[in-house]
Amino acid sequence: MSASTKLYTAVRSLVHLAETHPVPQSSSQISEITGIHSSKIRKILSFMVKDNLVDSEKGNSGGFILKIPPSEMHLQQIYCAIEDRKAFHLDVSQKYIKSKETEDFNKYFLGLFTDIQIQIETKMMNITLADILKNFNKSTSFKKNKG
Amino acid sequence: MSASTKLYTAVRSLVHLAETHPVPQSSSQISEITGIHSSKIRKILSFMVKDNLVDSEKGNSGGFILKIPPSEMHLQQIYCAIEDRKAFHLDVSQKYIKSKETEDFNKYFLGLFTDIQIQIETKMMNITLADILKNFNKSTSFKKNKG
DNA sequence: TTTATATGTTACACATACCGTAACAATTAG
DNA sequence: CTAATTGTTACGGTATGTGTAACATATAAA
Repeated sequence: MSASTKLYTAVRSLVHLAETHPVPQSSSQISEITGIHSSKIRKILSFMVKDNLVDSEKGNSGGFILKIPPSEMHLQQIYCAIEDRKAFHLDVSQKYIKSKETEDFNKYFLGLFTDIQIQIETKMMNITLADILKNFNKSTSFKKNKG
Repeated sequence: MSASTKLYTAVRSLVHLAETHPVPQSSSQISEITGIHSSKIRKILSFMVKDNLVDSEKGNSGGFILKIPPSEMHLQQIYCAIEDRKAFHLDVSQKYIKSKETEDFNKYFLGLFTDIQIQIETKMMNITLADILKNFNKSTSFKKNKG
């Protein structure tokens, strides 16, 4: 599905931001490192900016900067910032409802999918950007108290 | 995602088959009850036939019949029968690999997505068609020893 | 003020997938 | 031979994803 591609772009970019913190990284620079098209990077990171996970600055020496430390940035936050629709989402529109039985079934099925979705996001909540960095033996220069 | 609609059609049809077992149910009959188009039902159930979850018989009094008892039919089996692509699938093609770092990152990300996918399917493995029937206080006349 | 650079958004072309439906060949029972 | 059913193919319409380009807006620096 597409959430995976977006999540890939987001996390890959964030890894680079963590490594180079606090020097602002332009979409071109991130593109250079990751091989992902700069326009796509801007598109994805703009969602992160809106959700206050990343700061952005326009102009000559601008770019993107992490706004919260990697140890506090969970995969689930990233996922929710870029995805409006959930992975396990069911649009049971009204047109199919012909009987009480079908209505009950729809209700149960929606609940089931919600359960699965919650489980996915719970797992994501237990993974931080710092965990991912650690996996590569990469470090971040992010400090909680800016300076 | 799309799996939800297919899965919905599949499970809704199987519920009906369980309720009416062992009388073969035609796609028209299932459509009558569920409100889902008969052609769609045939399309989805044909996958189940291929995976030996359901039997089908052509001809005058033919239709679809459950092949294994509801207590042994897991949601995961149904899901796998109708879905080739996984919910959390990432096609990290080779074109993006510009550095060893990216290659390592891709490998890690694939592993991560596999973990999530496994967790989804594990949850589905713990839900049987019998569980779903029970939720509606519906019973099935399926008997292990055919007769 | 001017210039260079960057974000953020929009748009476009192409491909893929899905949805609802129809049509039909193959098969089977009576 | 006839009626009914599965299983497959096709088709038009819609939605979504992908890769890329273009441009308005904003900002820093000269």
